[in-house]
Amino acid sequence: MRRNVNAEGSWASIHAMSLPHAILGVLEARPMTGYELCRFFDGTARWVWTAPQSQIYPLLRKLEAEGWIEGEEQVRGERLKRTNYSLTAAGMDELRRWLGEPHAEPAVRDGLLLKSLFFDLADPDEAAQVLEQHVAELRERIEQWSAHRTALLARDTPLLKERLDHRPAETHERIARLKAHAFDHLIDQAELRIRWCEQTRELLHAPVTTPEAAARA
Amino acid sequence: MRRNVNAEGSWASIHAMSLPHAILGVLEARPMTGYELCRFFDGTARWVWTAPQSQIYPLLRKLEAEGWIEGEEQVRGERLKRTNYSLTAAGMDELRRWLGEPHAEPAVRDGLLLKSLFFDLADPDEAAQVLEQHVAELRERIEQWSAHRTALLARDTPLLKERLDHRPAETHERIARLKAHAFDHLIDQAELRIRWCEQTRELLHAPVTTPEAAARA
DNA sequence: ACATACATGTAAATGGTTACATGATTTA
DNA sequence: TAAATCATGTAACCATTTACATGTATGT
Repeated sequence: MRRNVNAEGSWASIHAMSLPHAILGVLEARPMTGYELCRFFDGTARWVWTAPQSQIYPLLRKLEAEGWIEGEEQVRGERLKRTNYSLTAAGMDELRRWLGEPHAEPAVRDGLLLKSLFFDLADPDEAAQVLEQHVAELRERIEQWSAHRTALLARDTPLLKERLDHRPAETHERIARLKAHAFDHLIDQAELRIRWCEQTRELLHAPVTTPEAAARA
Repeated sequence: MRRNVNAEGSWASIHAMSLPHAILGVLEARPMTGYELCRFFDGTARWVWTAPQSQIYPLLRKLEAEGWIEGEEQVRGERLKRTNYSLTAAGMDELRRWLGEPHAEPAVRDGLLLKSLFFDLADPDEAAQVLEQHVAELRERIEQWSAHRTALLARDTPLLKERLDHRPAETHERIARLKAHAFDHLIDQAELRIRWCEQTRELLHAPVTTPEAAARA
């Protein structure tokens, strides 16, 4: 993640922060207003990266100061200025640089796994309920991811269409497949996790055995 | 995650913060000093939850103020006080309460997946290298998780031994299996991710096809 | 004696969340 | 004309990370 200290002193550190590049990547499809980006990171793409308004608006000004995006000022009503941001050449360079930069996988920090580590102290039925509720949530996510995956493969999402409009036709198949494959992983991960939850439930309700009985079995 | 506002005003919010309960869970095995906990969260258990000293020491004072742990003061050298923290009955109650509380899965925020979403803009060889390096890192983690899993099943980790010392013998098998199963999931997850990386590499280097050729295939 | 491990903290910055605030435009 | 959506921000807080600071006990 090693990003150089820049003149203004922004971004001196080596963090996993990906939102700036997520924004650059989205703007590669087409220019957008802050509001559109807000909806995007709270809606369509919620399941790859999420961000609230309060994070996006200040970031946009930062990215513009960096020269990676450019806002086009428009007069609205009497005095409101509305800015439409587009990716600059420098922004595209930065996006490509980030893509080639090694990925620093953050340390595992999984609240449910942590909980499961101490499930022997809990009421088995309560623990099982925690797992069941989690499985239900995962199934919902899978449904939405699957729908998005299908749409991507059919090149039927608004953003992908706009993106493909300025890319050679012979690359379209590859682009759609690559994007869909990210969602493949989200789906497979969630399905793996559902199986793990079910196995954990079995362990919770397994009959208590003495060490001798376990050795015999 | 809904935690009540307490008299002193600490922890009013609804965050996914699990470190306090991770500490309570570790102290259930036996009393520890802050330093031991630091080593633990930076060493043995690194792959379930991680935390630096600067987070642990202040938290310990907070947890003691809350009444969940109790520090035993000891004179060291001339004036240094060393405190050995143990879980209180109230701490055990809080741990059990947390275990039964529904798990709030955080929004997906996967830097590598995000990157892969834009890999069509990158040099395929550079992108493949990012994936290869990630696979290497995952393989290392798998090795360490596997070793820990095996040790848990053999009831051969220092902490598990101490934990089992104050639990009925007929529960030992279940406890060891439950703990090992958390590491099963970490391993399976990483293996799934390795397969995804390899599939992504294939997609990166797949021959470019025209829509017509793709339709024919 | 010197290095390493033991032991405990503080300070500053970052990324992210929640809540608050405001006004314009469109639609029912 | 009222509600919903468009549009843009600020303030405060929390968890986490990095870096800094200090002193003791132990083993070589």
